[in-house]
Amino acid sequence: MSEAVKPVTSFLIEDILSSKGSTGFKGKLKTDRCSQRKEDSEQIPPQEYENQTESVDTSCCGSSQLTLTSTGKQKRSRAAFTHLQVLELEKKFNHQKYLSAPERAHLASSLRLTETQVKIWFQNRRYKTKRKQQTSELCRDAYKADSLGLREDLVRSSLITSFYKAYQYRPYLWDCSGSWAPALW
DNA sequence: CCCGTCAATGCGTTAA
DNA sequence: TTAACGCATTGACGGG
Repeated sequence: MSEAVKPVTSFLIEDILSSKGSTGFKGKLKTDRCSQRKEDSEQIPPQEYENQTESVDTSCCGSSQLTLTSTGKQKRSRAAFTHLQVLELEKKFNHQKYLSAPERAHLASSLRLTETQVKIWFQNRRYKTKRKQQTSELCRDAYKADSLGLREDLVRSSLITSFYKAYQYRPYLWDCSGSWAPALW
């Protein structure tokens, strides 16, 4: 069912929230080394995850480890962060969309995650935010077109065409928090 | 079983 | 050259 709420660090939380630094820096943050591009995942220290017990969920940090199935095929595992981890990440994200290396390291250690995991989480989060924003803008445009009296079927077809091109693999973009989206289809 | 979600991966780009 | 970025995609997992 729900992820086992693993005892994630509750310490250092205050530090995390009060951390200052490069607030919302929009450009690339050139910082000291920490992870290498391709080797990002491989370099992640196995550490304690190695001896995880079966009662512990995959959220026990450690990025995708490759486990061997019975057939000998490699299987990628996906970590599921705990509620607390996500909560703290979200809190931080609300304050700043980009983290400097020291901030990332700090956050990672306080949440018992790897720096790579924090980095990727922020990357995915930014991307997600952007997609949602684009979606809502499209929703507005649709409303506009509708209020201009454009024929619904024409609006629908043009919207679907352009939208589908852009988001053909991402149906989850359709949470326009309005009722029109499903109706459009 | 299908589908949505999301961490992780891959690739191209950018900046220092 | 390196590290981080954006974006697209993959693959595991859970819910309906």
